[in-house]
Amino acid sequence: MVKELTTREQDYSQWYNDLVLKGSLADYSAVRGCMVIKPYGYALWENMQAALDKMFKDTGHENAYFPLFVPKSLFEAEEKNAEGFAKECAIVTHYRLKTDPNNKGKLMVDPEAKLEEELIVRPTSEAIIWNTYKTWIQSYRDLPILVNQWANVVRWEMRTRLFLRTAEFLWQEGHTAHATKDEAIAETVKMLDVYADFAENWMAMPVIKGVKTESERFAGAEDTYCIEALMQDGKALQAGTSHFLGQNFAKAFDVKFSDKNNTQEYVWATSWGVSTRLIGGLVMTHSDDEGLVLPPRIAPVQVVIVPIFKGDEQKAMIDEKMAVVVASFKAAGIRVKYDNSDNNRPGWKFAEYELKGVPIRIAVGPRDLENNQVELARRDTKEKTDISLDGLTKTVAALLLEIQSNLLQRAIKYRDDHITSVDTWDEFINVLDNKTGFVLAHWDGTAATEEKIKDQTKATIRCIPLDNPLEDGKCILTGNPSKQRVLFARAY
RNA sequence: CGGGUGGUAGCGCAGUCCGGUAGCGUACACGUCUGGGGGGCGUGUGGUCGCAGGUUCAAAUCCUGUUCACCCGACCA
Repeated sequence: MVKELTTREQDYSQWYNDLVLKGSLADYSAVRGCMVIKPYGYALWENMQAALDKMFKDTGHENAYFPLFVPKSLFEAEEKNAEGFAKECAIVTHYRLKTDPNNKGKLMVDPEAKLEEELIVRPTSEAIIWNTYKTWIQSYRDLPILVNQWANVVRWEMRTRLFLRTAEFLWQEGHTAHATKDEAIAETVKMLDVYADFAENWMAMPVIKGVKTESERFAGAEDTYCIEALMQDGKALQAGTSHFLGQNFAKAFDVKFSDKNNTQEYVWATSWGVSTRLIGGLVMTHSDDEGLVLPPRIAPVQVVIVPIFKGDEQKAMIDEKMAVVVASFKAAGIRVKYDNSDNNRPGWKFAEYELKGVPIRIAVGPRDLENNQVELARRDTKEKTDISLDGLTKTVAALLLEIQSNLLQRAIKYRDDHITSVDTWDEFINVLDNKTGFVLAHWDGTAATEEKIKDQTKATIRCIPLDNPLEDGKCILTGNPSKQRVLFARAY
């Protein structure tokens, strides 16, 4: 079967949906806004998880798990956080069903099984976690607490998109507690660096680190740091956030500790998270009209070997030769798939593995074996070359590294080519509409102006970049004085 | 959540206006010829038309409700 893909030019968002569905990453489900992550997509997520998890552990964090449900009274304790999420919460009100006397074979909610207190399905876990930390922390000796959890959360989004915005999604959320403000801020920045490191060196997705403006800040945070990536259609994607929560949650949940002088102090907090949304970002950073393009470091299959044979005899001969190659690849830590299935012919397999974004394809037939070589094709550039069987493992290992690096360089170039500094409103509009991408422009620092710009252009301030140079200028909208440019874009 | 469009075989679609009990391509099974970019020929299998109700002698088709998806908008860390 020919799997027709919409091209990016035809309809970028349809192209995205096609890739996710036909690339076997995910499927729709019978539940509004919730998707099924298929084995191939989940394998990708597992590779991402494994890399991140190691990075968290290497920076001193431990994993734990907290409940899915948050009692309403706890949820509302930190006012701003509660208010920020209130409109998108799923709520459990009952704990039992019963057979419907008026509707044979159907069930109904048992009105007698109403909960005393509603349970909120977590949209994020600060509340339940800080209510727990209260009991863990007595002394400065109990600090810091450096905990991460891998979990699902639910946010009742009005409009959902596979991976980018689903009602239920998988993520990790780190929640740390510290004795001092400085230490908490350092933690916030450290984890932002971990995210940026992961995005660039594993996903080959370059990001800009920055701080959110007040109106874009996480509900309940003092400061929200973020990494912002740029997609191929010129729209920005918030790829991860790290929040300095100040003492807001400590005060809301009364979490105090005795310092060295036996004085009671409120604890300082951070939280940080990345989600399966990263997979959406990955798709929209590298993939093309032929399908997914996955970076080798996280690709579920790094190399696929397609034997080309006529009849069982040839197949057996190639199988035997390739068994050695596969073993050698595996010994070198290369994730390899040998596809000698006879259901589909080579051309079909080529197309299929391109759709799935496998970084390297090796084709091998009798002709190649006579010459002691194989045909090697790379997904990122579509180049095909004949390579000697001698030293093939080394060649492939090196090529995987090169593809990883090439994808990053390509994405960096695209991103850098799409950061434009503008000084006037007309230029601003022009770039957003035609060139697209990030726009660096002066802003007077007020939420009102930010809001007006958003209303008129749909562009938001993605962040104030961390390494931003100070520079006097005039706000593109109001002309009021500004001390630095901020990063605007239309965003997902 | 408001407006629009769609849901018929695993996938992509026709049939719906003008009710009469479902068809095409592909996939799948078997056979055969094939095999270096999504194979050819032949023979078959598979659905009761998203779900629930209603009208009718008769419903994929008409009516009501509902659900899932997509698009626009509002909303969204």
